Amino acid sequence: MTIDERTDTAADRRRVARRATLLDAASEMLMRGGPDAISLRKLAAKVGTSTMAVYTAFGGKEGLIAALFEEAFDRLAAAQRSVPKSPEPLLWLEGLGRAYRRFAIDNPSYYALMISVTMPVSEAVRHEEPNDGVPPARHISGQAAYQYLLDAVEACIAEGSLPSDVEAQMIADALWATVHGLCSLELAGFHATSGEAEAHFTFACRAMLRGLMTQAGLARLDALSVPPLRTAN
Amino acid sequence: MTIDERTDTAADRRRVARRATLLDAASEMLMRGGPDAISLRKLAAKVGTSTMAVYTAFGGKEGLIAALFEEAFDRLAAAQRSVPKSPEPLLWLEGLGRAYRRFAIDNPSYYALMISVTMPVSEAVRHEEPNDGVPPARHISGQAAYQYLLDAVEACIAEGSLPSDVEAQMIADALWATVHGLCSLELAGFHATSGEAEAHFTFACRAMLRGLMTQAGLARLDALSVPPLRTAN
DNA sequence: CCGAAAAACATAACGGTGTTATATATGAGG
DNA sequence: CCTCATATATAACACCGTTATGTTTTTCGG
Repeated sequence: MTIDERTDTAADRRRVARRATLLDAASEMLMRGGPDAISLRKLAAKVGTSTMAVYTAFGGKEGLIAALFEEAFDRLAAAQRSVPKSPEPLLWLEGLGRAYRRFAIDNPSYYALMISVTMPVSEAVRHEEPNDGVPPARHISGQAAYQYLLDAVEACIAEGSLPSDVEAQMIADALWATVHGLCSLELAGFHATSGEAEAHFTFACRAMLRGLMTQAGLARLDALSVPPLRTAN
Repeated sequence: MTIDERTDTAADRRRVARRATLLDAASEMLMRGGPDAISLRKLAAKVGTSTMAVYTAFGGKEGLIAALFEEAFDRLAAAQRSVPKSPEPLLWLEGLGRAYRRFAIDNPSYYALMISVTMPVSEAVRHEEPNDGVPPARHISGQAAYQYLLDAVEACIAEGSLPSDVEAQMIADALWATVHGLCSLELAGFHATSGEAEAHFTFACRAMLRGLMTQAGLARLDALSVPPLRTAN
């Protein structure tokens, strides 16, 4: 019942190929010169067609950037998936944070698209219904990247490192906000060097983790021989 | 030696008046319809002049948004200044965080401008020199809003609530990143209701503070009768 | 297999943007 | 009062996203 009931006819295959071609070119323009550097005319010229191709494939520029939006979340989810699921949930959590930062630093334009304040998830994704029973809640919980984080948090709760009397979502949100805030400030150029940014990143992440953890979790962290805090790295 | 050596001639006064008029109108357009809603033509029409006024006053649209950028930081600094300097530095810190969120929620367009990832401090403010002795560090330390936070952090260090063997800047950065990340996600619409967002905000802020504090600080916090953590609010 | 219906295309036009060139008006200083 | 620099207004330029209009291409049923 998804959008691709059967995608094997020659026409459909050529259609998705056109879509992919446009998306790739748009992605390059996005990464090269930022979101504002995407011009339908230049995009059409680059792939050797006219601007109408964008309209038939995505319905316009808004649809195209919505597709790039989904692509961004897919890439982030892929980055999260690639981090090994360590038997120690706390280390897994740390790996997720590092992977998140790596993605944000390596794909600043995509990251800017993901968490842009002006036209965020609102217009791009919530084309479901403006007025139905469920509240106008966002999709964040439905994102695969968030689900990975939630899984790690719940694993930590299960082993007693994180408190069980707090909703896992609240803990995950706190971690997400910290990691995102650090990446956002780093991308905004609020640090002198990349090394300084990384030092502040690990320091702040560990501080947040320390503030969230239970006594048992703190003890477990000490046992992991990883310096829990103080003077970063 | 500042930019206004003497601003008392009639001509100069009318010039700054024009600047203020344009800035006010641009601010309204910004708050009403977001950063992309600022059109030089509509702006000129609104104040009853031509687009050239923007060029003589700000050198173009980029200069105008740079001025709005400074205005944004000024407003944030004013919001921070208005929070009472409690004798308890920890409460002062909490007040600063709340004021920061209030500002971000009440002025989403200005806030978006401040921490936009694409064209952030880079182009707008660092018109100093791309190549001089000092590293390409950003101005963040020079911002008044950051200075207020730093003052509160140092006060907490002085009373022993925050560790003295870590640079105050690193602690301030961790707090800033957390608060900013929370506001950014809230503005992006990642929460169902404003109440949920606020609950997550206080929870995460207290968790970060708890993770940063010393044993003495934790004891002091307990003595303040304010629930330090758990189940928000 | 082929003709009719439909989808995708290229081209051009429309209204909009920021910026620049040019000419006019305005105001300050000698 | 006149000169001259500055600020403004008007119009043009080069773009942009979008839409209208034919034209080509593809699909599909007889």
